Amino acid sequence: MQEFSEKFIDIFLTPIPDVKRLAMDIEVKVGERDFRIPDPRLAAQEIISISFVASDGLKLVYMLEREGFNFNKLHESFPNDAKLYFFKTEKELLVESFRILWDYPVVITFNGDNFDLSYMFHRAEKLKIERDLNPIHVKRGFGIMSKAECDLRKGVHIDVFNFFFNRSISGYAFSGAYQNASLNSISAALLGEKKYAHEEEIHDMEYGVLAWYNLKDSILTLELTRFNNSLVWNLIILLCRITKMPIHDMIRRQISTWIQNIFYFEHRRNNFLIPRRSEIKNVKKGGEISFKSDGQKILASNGQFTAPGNDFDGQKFLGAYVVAPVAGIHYNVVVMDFSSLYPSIIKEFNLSYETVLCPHKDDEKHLVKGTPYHICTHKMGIFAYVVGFFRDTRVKYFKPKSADKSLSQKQRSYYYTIQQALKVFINASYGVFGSQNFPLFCLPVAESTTGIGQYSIKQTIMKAEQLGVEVLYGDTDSVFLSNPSKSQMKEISDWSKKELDLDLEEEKTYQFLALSQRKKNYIGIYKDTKYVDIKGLVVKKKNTPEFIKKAFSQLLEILKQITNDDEFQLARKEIIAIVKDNLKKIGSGAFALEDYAINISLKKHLKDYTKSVPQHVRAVNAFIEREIKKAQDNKASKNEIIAIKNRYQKGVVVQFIKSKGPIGAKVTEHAKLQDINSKKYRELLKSALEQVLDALGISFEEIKGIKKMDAFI
DNA sequence: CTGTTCCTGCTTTAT
DNA sequence: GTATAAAGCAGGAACAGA
Repeated sequence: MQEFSEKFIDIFLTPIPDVKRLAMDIEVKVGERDFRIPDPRLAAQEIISISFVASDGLKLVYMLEREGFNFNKLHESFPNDAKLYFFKTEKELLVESFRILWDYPVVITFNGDNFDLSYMFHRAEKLKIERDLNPIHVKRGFGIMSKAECDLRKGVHIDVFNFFFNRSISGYAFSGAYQNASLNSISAALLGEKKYAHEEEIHDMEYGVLAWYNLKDSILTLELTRFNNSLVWNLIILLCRITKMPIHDMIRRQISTWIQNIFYFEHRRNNFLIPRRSEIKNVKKGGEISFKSDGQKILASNGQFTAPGNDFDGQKFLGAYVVAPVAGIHYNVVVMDFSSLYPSIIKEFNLSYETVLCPHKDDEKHLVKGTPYHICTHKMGIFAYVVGFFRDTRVKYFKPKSADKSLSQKQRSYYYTIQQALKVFINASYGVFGSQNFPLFCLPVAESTTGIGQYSIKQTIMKAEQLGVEVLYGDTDSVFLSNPSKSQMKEISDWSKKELDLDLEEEKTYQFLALSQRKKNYIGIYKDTKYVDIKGLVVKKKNTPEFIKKAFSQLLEILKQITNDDEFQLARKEIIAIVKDNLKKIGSGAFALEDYAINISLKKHLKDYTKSVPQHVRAVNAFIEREIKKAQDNKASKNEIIAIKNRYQKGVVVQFIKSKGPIGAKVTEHAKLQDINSKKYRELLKSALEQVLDALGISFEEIKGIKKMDAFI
């Protein structure tokens, strides 16, 4: 590990050059009544405007002169230092744009792979612009739906959409700050700025308005690589150095490829042979934790069968342990957790494909706690020291540096970037090691990671109970302790370090915690800030109708006031009144249609719903049928019909309401308030609120006025 | 034939 | 194309009872 650290540390400490770069964006004329994104391979319509913004100060819009438009004035927001040029022909506009692209070493776009650069390339072909003048090279993968990648013949093309869309980047580096990877929502979240909000259609815009709209997109795109002392640019360069990949590839590949590359490089650096997937599989069978000896049924180490629906076909393995919650309301609950549990286990227990079930005879008799496997004591494993190095340098060096007040703001933010880059790898490592598709996948490694995790949390629960502390709940790496004293917490923490080799620390304290008997479901209210943690409840899911969320937030306001049982008894009546009131409101006109809307995304292509057709898919099918009929009656073109059919692709969110009638669902766009199925919605509200009322010990019968059972006796 | 229970598919969240 | 655990709704098969 020492040797590796010395070799590796330079990539963090070598300053990152701030390279000159150009952002660009194009606008295309789209036909009347046609709101589809133009197909870049056909490049059928004119490019009417192209904007450029560069780190050297360039701000430029190239605009095509069109019939019926006259230049009046610039938009009031159009910057003083920006220039606007007009071109008589589209060909000239493109050739001059290409001249700029040749000039910059790095070109930034937002979605340039799938649109801007691809469109420009094909449009240039169509206009018979000489290939030698065209700086763009379009690489296309195989298959119809495969994504294009656009290269520059001289220079590097960074399509930042690809970067921000990457789940590891959005999740770990930006902690889910933006909801969807559109230029507008990313800019809003990271820059606090939005795109120019236009009223008219692009092809109707005055030159001045179009120029500003077009320029603003390039300004935002460049700014995304420059804000916060070039955080994103620095992150890109750091990730390239860590993964040993060129910018073009790193930006466009997923985390699994990055991690694969790190480990392939490390093998080659050491002159190790890289094993085949099958070679690892043959030597390290595994599967002992998740399968009984008869190879049929799945039995967890806690002696219980895993939840139905989780099939163990293929090479799945047993995961984390979740403590059965103590239902009811609790006060002063301290949550302790293991900091980055899985990476710590990988490092501390020396887990790696070559060290788990190693061939040394003397290691065989020492099975590691929580696993049926032995682990090498002679050599450190490659997974263990790489993950260990990332974890240790982040926690012990870069994280403290990023908070060091004696350093300049600029230095601190640089260290912060490094620390975030490391976080990406640390958090993703376990997931990648557990993936069948990872070329160095080794089942016993994945099983050991989670197995040691299960052992650790279970031992911790036992230890707490020995000390007389009640454990109310826990999930994977955390324990919820009922009113522990400082000394009890310290004793548990010290014990963990000594016996488990893992850091167990106090995370947060809830003044109020409501648990139902459901796992992964609770409401906790923080001691001082009164901040509310809501986990897993139906009201939190994005497919829950708004009116239920509204009713729930009313309940929440009352819960925030509760710190002890007396206050709770008083709150009880108010809660019951709120629920009653909301039940009455359904179908009475008190809520708007949008309040009833349910959002569910299509996880597959429409035609792939063969085994069963869920409600939202039926709603979509009915919608498409009705729209096509309407279009045909209006003698619509073939393209318009295709547009209707293409509207609901895989990944699109369907908004619908529960309706009366055989289909039971209607896309909101076609629905009216009378279509609402009130009965279904009352059931929905009931089950959503029951999750909370359960924990509060209030039954739904009580609310409906039917008193408890003993009232009848 | 009718109502209930159980299982599967699907989507979404927790960690 | 980073993992498993778990919740909850909808739909339909299996089952029980008339």
